[in-house]
Amino acid sequence: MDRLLLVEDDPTLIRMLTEFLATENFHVTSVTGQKAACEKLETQNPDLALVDISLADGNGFAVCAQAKELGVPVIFLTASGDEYSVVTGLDMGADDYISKPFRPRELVSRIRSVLRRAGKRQSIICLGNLVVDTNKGTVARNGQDVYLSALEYRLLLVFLNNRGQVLTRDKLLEEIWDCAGDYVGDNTLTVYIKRVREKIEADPQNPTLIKTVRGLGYKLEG
Amino acid sequence: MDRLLLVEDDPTLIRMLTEFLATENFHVTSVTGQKAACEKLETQNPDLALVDISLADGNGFAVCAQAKELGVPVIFLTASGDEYSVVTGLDMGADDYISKPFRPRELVSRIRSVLRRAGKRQSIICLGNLVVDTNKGTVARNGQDVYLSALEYRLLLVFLNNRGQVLTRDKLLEEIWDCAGDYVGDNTLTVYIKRVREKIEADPQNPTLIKTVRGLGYKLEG
DNA sequence: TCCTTATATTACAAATCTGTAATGGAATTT
DNA sequence: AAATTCCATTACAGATTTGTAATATAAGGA
Repeated sequence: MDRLLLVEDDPTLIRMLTEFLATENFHVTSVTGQKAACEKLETQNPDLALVDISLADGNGFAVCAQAKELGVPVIFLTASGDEYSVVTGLDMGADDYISKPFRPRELVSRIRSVLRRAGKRQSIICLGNLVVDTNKGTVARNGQDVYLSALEYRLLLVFLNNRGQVLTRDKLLEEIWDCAGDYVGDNTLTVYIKRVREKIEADPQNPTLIKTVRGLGYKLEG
Repeated sequence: MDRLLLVEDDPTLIRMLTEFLATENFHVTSVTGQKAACEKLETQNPDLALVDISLADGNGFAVCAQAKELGVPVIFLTASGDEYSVVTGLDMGADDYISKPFRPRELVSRIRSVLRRAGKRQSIICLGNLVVDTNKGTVARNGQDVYLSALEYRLLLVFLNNRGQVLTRDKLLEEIWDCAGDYVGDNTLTVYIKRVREKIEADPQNPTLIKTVRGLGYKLEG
């Protein structure tokens, strides 16, 4: 889940945003004032900071500078029509800004967009000593990169997205080979299981990750 | 379409909910009684379970425990003002609860919210008529699946994660070919750009997605 | 314009991926 | 134990991917 730092003075707005953003699957920490903001930036290392430009003690620009220093993307919240702030804000390296009053949905879409650009989407899946980065499409074992073919990678993703569940052979065949629509033999899956095991298991003969569930299918230990 | 398992004794409520939720594009399977519920949870693997706390044989908590075991999110339906149930329900790991009588619309919004939270990480990236699902590792154009090789896919991801930014050839080479550590010729990238364009662009000769920025590199429009 | 440089295109072997068939082995049933 | 069923392993040919070299085209500077 993405963690946001909200730097804002208005208590009403804080409550509203915190609640709304929670429903959108963000975790919001809020602080009032520049000093507290800079501290939280360091200690919490949020994925993104929402900064009101007009803070009581000093202004939001200092917070923005600090955030940039730490590599945290920033969206400014500005009073409506405050042209000067907008320009300077973007000059400061803010990633986006939004003028009050704004529609919450628009804010969310801007947040998502900035997070996407910043490449901060939570996309790393760990499994034992295996690390899958769906954002890069890479798999590593013990820090060593492992090359999976396109289909092997997709097979692994199906398991990762259904961790702990038994997946039938039919289900797996459907997930990987259905797009093409053409039928592939039953054994093809078995062979692919073996190939993936070969690449990700410590001891492919005694798999600890992709387990066989006789008579049902396979499951990824989770 | 999301599949819901409704665990409820009251036939009237079952009928009403099933019908209403169908109009909201959910597929509802309903069962009566704890034992049947636990069985269905295993066999159907629903996306979410709606569980009435006051079941005839035993109570809904057992069902909740089982659901959690299987990783299925749960919303409790409680008799109004049953404070005790609410607390215990959330302690049990229920994802939400709603007190009877409730407005169907509210239920739907809670269902959506829980599905989102439990969810399936936000993993769909849209770009014009291109849809990339990093959760499945698939790419589609105009609804048609497009097959990208492992490296082509990773090249596309690098662009998607740096949308709108110019990426130098060096940067791209590093991102895709660095893991292996071995040097690949400069032209290799050029060829891969062409290959990806061939698969995702409407007119590969006049690319609108992956643009050439002469002297600097390439950038993905966005 | 001519020259230079940057990118695009094409073609081609080597490596790898992909699907299947044949064989082997383990677990379960009769 | 024998038969059966389900899964694992191996080997292999055809398809695709992968990297490179050779050539063509486009853009910018002299």
